[in-house]
Amino acid sequence: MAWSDGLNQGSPTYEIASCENARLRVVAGPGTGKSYAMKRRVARLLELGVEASSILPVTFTRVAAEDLHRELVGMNVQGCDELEGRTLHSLAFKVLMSEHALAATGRVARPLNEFELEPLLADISDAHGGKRIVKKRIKAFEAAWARLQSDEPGYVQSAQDAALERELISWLIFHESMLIGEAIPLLYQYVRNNPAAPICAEFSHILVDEYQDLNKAEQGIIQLMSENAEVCIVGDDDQSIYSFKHAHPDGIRQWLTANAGAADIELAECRRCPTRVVDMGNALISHNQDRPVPRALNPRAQNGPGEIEIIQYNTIINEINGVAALIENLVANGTPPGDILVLAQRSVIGTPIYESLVQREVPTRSYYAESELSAADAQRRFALLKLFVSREDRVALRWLLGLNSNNWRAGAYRRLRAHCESTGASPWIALEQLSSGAIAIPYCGSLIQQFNLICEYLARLEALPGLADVVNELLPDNNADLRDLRALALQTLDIVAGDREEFLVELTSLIAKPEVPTEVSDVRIMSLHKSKGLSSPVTIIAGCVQGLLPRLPDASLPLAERQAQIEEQRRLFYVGITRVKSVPEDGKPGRLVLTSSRQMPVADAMKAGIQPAQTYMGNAYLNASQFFRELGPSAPAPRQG
DNA sequence: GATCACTTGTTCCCG
DNA sequence: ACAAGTGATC
Repeated sequence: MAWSDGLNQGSPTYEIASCENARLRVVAGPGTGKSYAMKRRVARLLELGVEASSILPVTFTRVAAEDLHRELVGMNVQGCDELEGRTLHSLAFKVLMSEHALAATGRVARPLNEFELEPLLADISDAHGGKRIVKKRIKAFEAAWARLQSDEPGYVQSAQDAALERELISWLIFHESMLIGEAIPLLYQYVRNNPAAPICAEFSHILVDEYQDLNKAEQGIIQLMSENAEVCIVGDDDQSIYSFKHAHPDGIRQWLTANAGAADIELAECRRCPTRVVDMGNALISHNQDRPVPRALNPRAQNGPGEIEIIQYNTIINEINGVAALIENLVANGTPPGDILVLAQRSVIGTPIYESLVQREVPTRSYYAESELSAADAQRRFALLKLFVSREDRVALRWLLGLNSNNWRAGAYRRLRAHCESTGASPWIALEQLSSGAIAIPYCGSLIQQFNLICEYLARLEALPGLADVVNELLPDNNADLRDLRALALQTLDIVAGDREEFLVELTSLIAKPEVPTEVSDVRIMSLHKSKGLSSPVTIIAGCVQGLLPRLPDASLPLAERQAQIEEQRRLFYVGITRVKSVPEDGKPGRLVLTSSRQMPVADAMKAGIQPAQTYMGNAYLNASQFFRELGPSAPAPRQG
């Protein structure tokens, strides 16, 4: 199939695919076919004979990368097999390893699992303003300290930033590890300071999807790699929802001024949504003030108006049951479960809906806790496996030493670490000496006790004859929390039978790259952030209450800041409602259901971060989201559920 | 008397 | 889930 098959010359899609300007920006609203246009552009390049290895498609998620690959294979474009879509993270890791950029900094590429961050935070947060502040600061560190679109990446902004960076890196060096998010600042520094590095000339064509979600450091990496490359960026400032990683809608807006002479093409026809949803989306997003070029989506008449409902329940319990019953009913009447998408901004709302659906025997998948490593027990056993493979895995040891303590035994561990740093002994060796009484450090009793437990367990594993027995002991068959991890471990055993280290490497990479199912057959429940890039014939957004969607900014913040936060919440809701897909020829008009409730237990409200307007007898009283009113006249009147 | 583990009040999430 | 407050322990 040729890249231009079925495209009308002069149509925006054709223009995007064929544009020969070395700088091209595509602004594409939700459902306007940007992935389709990108795919055609890549196909054209491959047909022209551009080497697949010199094309870099950057996507926001691994799923999107695999989608692109699959679609190109489906088009049967020559060379598509070698074409690899990449997330910036995976690119960063690959470059840091292959170009020895990491080795030059004396760092070790042992990434920290999410759960392994806990002891790190416990170890450094006391001296740096508490856990919450430190977490925020680490986010800024991962953005190379460029918090604003106007910031230059690579420079700390305050003495506190500098102090945190010193202590963080010192911890990471001592533990011979790195943060996953650290790949971005490290790659930024590398390409910034080594303009002659191979990576800066490796690609002749760079395509970036979801550009509005790149922070300044990520934008900088693209720019530094594209001196001699043709660049095409695609995105939508109205869908910028990642301010918590310091991305800003101004990034994609200013790209045009920073790249003089660039071509600019807009995709405005919403091919996905029912026309009323398009009208509602346009009305909603027009309430945002920070929009230098107000745009609107064009509805596609043949999609039909769609079916839209807004329902308010008395209590959160009724809302959860109401949504579950609605879904059960739809499925009973022939809607495939995979056609239903439930969005809820907090798991306190999403998880009960999930549980209710499971009880009703509707096939459902929750995306709140998707990892094999979400359960505490799975984390413990995985850490033990790491330590079984290497006693010198300092992160795994640190994690296990802190177990069953609410501050991860930070004080005692600090003494141990100080001892290690002054003598050069590794933590494992020092602990062996402490345990045998060869040396003594005050206040380390409970740490040593914990160490002895770890040793006992490892000795038991060592007594087992083979790796398969170790897997059986560590990840027994009868435990639901361990099921997914066990499945991956068994899968790994088939590939690597003997060597421990190879086994762990293989297992770790399987965990990092979960298989993405091509066919969705379950009802999906997730947050609005996760729904980006998805679409579904039935979309339900639950928990549309003031305080949750939008979440209300802290009153102590400056007005401009509060305004910006509300506008991002509005963009989030805009992303949510535009997930609805109309396929009239298949009898799927596209259905959007927005629900809210009047009351929920105060404890749940607090857990979800809602500051209720009023509370009485343990109940929080809630109002429907302000966004309902902003949906304009195309939205139906809310009804009681 | 410094530092520990554990209990008691408040509660900024989202990939 | 976190930060601050409490008797208990080194």
